Amino acid sequence: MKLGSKGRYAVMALVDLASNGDNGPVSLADISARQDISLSYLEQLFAKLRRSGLVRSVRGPGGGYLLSQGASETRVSDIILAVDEPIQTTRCGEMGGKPCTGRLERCATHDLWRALRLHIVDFLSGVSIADVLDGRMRELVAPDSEQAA
Amino acid sequence: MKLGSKGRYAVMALVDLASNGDNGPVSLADISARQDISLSYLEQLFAKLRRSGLVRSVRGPGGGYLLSQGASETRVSDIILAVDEPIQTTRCGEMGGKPCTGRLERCATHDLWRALRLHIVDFLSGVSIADVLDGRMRELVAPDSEQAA
DNA sequence: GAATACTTGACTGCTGCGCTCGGATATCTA
DNA sequence: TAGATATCCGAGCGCAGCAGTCAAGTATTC
Repeated sequence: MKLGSKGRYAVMALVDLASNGDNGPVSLADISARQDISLSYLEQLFAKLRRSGLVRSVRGPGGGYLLSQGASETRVSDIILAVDEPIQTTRCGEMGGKPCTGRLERCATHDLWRALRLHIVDFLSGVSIADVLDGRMRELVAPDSEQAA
Repeated sequence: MKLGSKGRYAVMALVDLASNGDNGPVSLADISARQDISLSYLEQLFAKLRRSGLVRSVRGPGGGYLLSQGASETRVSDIILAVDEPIQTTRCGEMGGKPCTGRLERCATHDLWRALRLHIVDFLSGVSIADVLDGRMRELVAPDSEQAA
């Protein structure tokens, strides 16, 4: 998990794609103009999204991208996992060799991060592009809740 | 929210502090040795933790740091918010001037991130240093769940 | 007054992010 | 067949933050 703005852009782009792709493919140039994201940057993102099977591409004039599945079947978690590369946050157990440096407490905190990551992925798995598009997230957010953080 | 390794180190350090601070202050040198974290780096982290009121300091020989409150009252969310500076993830509404660039969908995704952040903070608010120390996170994690992500 | 340990500030190498540029390939239209 | 449109692909750049270091300073205890 990374939760950088890379994932945010990708979600914005796919929401745009879902809302404008009813008849035929949508070009990245259109998305770039509407969402104010650099075209070249979008190309990078969609390359990853395509390799992950989230979108299909149509080349040539009148071409562009299409959602592989419906907006209701496209989960936000898949988008973020496709774009923001994993980057193992714990380096516990495998990787690096030393299996958690002896200290028990250390592994205890690792469980915390594992639990947190599960929690986040679980939440994002329950949200589809359609949910975002139809404004169904608004309900989950209190009228004018916290500013910072 | 940032969820970088800075916050992980801070939590590890405070868990160490809680488990070794029953009688008197704990020096950063001790924590550094036990947790294998650079002393100078710990100094930076504890400066922030102290300013946030999470720990108290005792100077001079035999000095060190103490938890301001009990291990059960010290929440993980407070630690992370103290160490990983906010960095507004949406830049919607305030900040930057333009109040969300017109597009409705854009604000719709902002609601998503707001909801996610609330979700994360809510989860971390429910976890105390004592919970981590007593291994209560283990229960929340499936035996051998996901690897990547 | 010496040792201990917190306190502060500046500095460094590195990595990833956001973004650009240049070009190659496929496809549709005239 | 030519050219326009669009996806593809790889290299590269400036910047900011992270992880960590170094070098001082100050307070406190013995």
